[in-house]
Amino acid sequence: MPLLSTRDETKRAPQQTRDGWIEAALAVLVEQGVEAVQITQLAKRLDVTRGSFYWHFTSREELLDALIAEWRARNSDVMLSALAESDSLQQGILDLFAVWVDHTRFDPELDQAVRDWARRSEPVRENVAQEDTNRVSAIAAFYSRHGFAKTEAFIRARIIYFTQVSYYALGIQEPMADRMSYLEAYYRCFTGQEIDKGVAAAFGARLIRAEEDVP
Amino acid sequence: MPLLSTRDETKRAPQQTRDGWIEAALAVLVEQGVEAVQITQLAKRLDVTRGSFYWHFTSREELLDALIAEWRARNSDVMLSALAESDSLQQGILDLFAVWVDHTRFDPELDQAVRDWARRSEPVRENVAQEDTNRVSAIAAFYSRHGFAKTEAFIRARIIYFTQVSYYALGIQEPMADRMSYLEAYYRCFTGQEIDKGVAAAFGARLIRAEEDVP
DNA sequence: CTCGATAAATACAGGGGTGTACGGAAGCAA
DNA sequence: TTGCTTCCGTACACCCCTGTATTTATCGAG
Repeated sequence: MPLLSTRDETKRAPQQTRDGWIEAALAVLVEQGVEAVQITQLAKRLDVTRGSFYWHFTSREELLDALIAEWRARNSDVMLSALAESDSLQQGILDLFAVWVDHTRFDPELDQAVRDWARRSEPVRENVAQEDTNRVSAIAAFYSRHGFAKTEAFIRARIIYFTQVSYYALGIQEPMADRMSYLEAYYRCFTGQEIDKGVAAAFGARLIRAEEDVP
Repeated sequence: MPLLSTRDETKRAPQQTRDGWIEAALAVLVEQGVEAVQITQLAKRLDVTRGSFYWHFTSREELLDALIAEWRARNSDVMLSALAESDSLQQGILDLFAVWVDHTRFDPELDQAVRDWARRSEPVRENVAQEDTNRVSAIAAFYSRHGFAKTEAFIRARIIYFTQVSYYALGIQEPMADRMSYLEAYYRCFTGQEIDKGVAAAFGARLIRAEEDVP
């Protein structure tokens, strides 16, 4: 069963684009890690042969470089812009939470996959380290703007960011309702201040509703 | 050059033990990840052939299982026992810091390597998840014992543990002196209380000296 | 309608990994 | 010495992945 089985129906010429390969590679990267990003596997997945790949790319490495570029394009600046516009401490923290929960704006699985990859690849590690530094700096600047001393702002930024990274790294799975029941405690630990009960309740209710709509 | 090159000197019979293979495998696991734990590579490293391996083990999987067992034997209970004996909040937190810094008691690299592995292996994931739960529970119980309400104790436990996990996961490298300059801020963020300046200074000085002695 | 470029299939060379089968050396006992 | 057991070397079968070279197939333009 050579080629008729898949593509005779309309005789459309379904070319495989370069982006098609990248999309598939991203999916595999997230699902199974870099080692699984193999030309043979991707070809199977896309239902073409490896010959196609070597027309669009010169080597596996070129693909891998493209993946890093994609990651930077997608996950950079999402957190940074969320913080930049916040006018109160409370609003900023909640905005940050919202970004981390809303997977249409921030892709934690891709982030985690790249982070895993970085542990075995020096150039990738440098990319990720730079990105992490940027994010922590942005959060620290945010804390500073809202009255925290320099060192404490930095440490609080680390703590809130590191906690979130581990949340994904350890694969914690909690119903949103449970997660929101911790909101007041999280806020207290992250800021040393109390959250407005009404605002917290509204925020929690909104996210819980959002979760029910999606999955 | 068959076998004379390495083992003719005294004609002692230097058998390769099962533990020898496990040791080598642990080293490779930490340095390069599970995928790199390959019989061929280990054999090269131990300067024997793969024939030896298949005498001591029935398969690669058996080796891998042995690695998990080793990890549990080594890294479990270290944190738990450190917390169990603490009589004050301050002493307990500092003991925890000390464990995390003292790599003779706790091996963060092995921990991280197993964690990486867990992301691609369901059985390993379950092992790690269970261990993480135990550790967080122990820290939460510790916070509870020192006056924190149940939810807040749990969240504070998560935060301090998750922060530490990310510290290794992101490969943060700081001179101990820098790290200790953050001690007061860390303590304040993790507990909401102020650390005793004298105790903090003594603790910091001790760890800085310890670092200078080792590397 | 033919030509040339594009897009992909095929085929092949090379390398590396796992298991298995078998054979041989060393140590020790009868 | 013979013979068994322990431990390891050698050789082979098999699988999978990369990269390259060599064909097709398709399509638009002249």
